[in-house]
Amino acid sequence: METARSAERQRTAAESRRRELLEAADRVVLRDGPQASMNAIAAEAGITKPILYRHFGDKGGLYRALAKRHTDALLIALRAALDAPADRRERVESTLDTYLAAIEARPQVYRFLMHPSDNADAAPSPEQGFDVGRHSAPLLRRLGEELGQVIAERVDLGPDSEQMARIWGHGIVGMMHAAGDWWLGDRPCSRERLVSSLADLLWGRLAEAGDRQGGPGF
Amino acid sequence: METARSAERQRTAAESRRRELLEAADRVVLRDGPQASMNAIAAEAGITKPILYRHFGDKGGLYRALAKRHTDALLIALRAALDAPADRRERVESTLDTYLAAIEARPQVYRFLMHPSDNADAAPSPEQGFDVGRHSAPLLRRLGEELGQVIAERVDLGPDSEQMARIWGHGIVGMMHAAGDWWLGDRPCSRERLVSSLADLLWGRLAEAGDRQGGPGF
DNA sequence: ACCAAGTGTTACTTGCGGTAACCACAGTCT
DNA sequence: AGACTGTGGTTACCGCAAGTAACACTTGGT
Repeated sequence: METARSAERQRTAAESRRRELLEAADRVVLRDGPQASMNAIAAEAGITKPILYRHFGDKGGLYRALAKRHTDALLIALRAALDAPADRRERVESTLDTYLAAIEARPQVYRFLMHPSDNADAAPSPEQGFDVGRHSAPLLRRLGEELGQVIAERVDLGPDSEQMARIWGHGIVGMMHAAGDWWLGDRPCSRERLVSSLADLLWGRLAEAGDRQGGPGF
Repeated sequence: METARSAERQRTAAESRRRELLEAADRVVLRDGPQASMNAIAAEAGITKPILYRHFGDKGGLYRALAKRHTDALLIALRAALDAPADRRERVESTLDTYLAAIEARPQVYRFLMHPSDNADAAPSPEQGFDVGRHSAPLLRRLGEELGQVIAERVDLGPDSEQMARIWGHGIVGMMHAAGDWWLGDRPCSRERLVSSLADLLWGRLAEAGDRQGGPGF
């Protein structure tokens, strides 16, 4: 019996099927936003709901798989910017710009990635319901953790360096995200200007700037 | 005829009823999280769904009303920290600490406020579905706008000061939010330490810090 | 006494996540 | 050949939550 070969063949077939489904889901999410229904996704893929559930378990599973694809892609781009041969300021600006360009190019995808929606905690935990934290989108967490690691590796922050680097990683990512989200809505200025303003902020201009006329400044 | 008086009386009665409903909704959201059902909220208030809908239109309306209460409360606390008579660094730290203390004290509320969930856009806009931005929780936007205004009022940033202040406002709020969210989950350090690390970040320590051994640093 | 308006209810519709049961066809074993 | 098994597919259903329609009860003004 050729069970091993045929099993292998079937497995790769299933994987490519999975890719097709993800691409269909991608199209629908891009069109309908993050609240796209499973029915719509199934229809786009030319099949029906139960197949989706066979492949991804539940909606959270599909969304997690989808998010992972995009998050990975974005992370690769960001790492490239972070690793460029240039001085620190230039690299910070280039990283900010890479992120902002990405969300500018595909706002729907970005919007989907940031949507906490169904956190899909496997723990129903009927005790005291207080599961507290874990609200943020996984993308933010991943980016923050990643950046924290990069900072810890490369910047010397004295004692407790590693912890501070993590804090900064999450903080900087949050800054980038919130500013980008706001900018994407109102478009109050060019991308370059936003990038340089944020870099200025990180470069301590808030501390250096003088007070305005009257009263002690912020 | 006493129509004017009675109308007035009824109106205030309706308002106090509304407050009661909001308090009940508050309890339920605190207990069940942001996905609390309208049925549950109605039950907690001792009434049934249609009344809720009469008062708030739809779920988004109720949630918006609820969010406004908490956002206002938090904003008042933050403004107090922002207006304290102290130097800039102290005030920044105190503002960060106020925010973090608030989310630490009532994580469920905080979680609810940050949940975009149903953005409740009144515009179905079937044309080109691309409504783009507007993903973030209203709380973040409001805080960012507010802080930007405060910065613009009090700090002298040279030409284009106002625009940069807005950018910084949203950026700083995002930093605070993301770092706080992460910290709330993992609790890797004390609140004081988080506050001072974030303030250090804003004070330009990233620019000043030296590279680690080998290679150009981040 | 009667009308109007506001407060409340039950019972329904619609739509979505998720699942059970069933169908059809490949290849395999005897 | 013919029964056996597993895999990709479907229809039809359940449960549940948002939102609504239509109907009842009080209450104050005329």
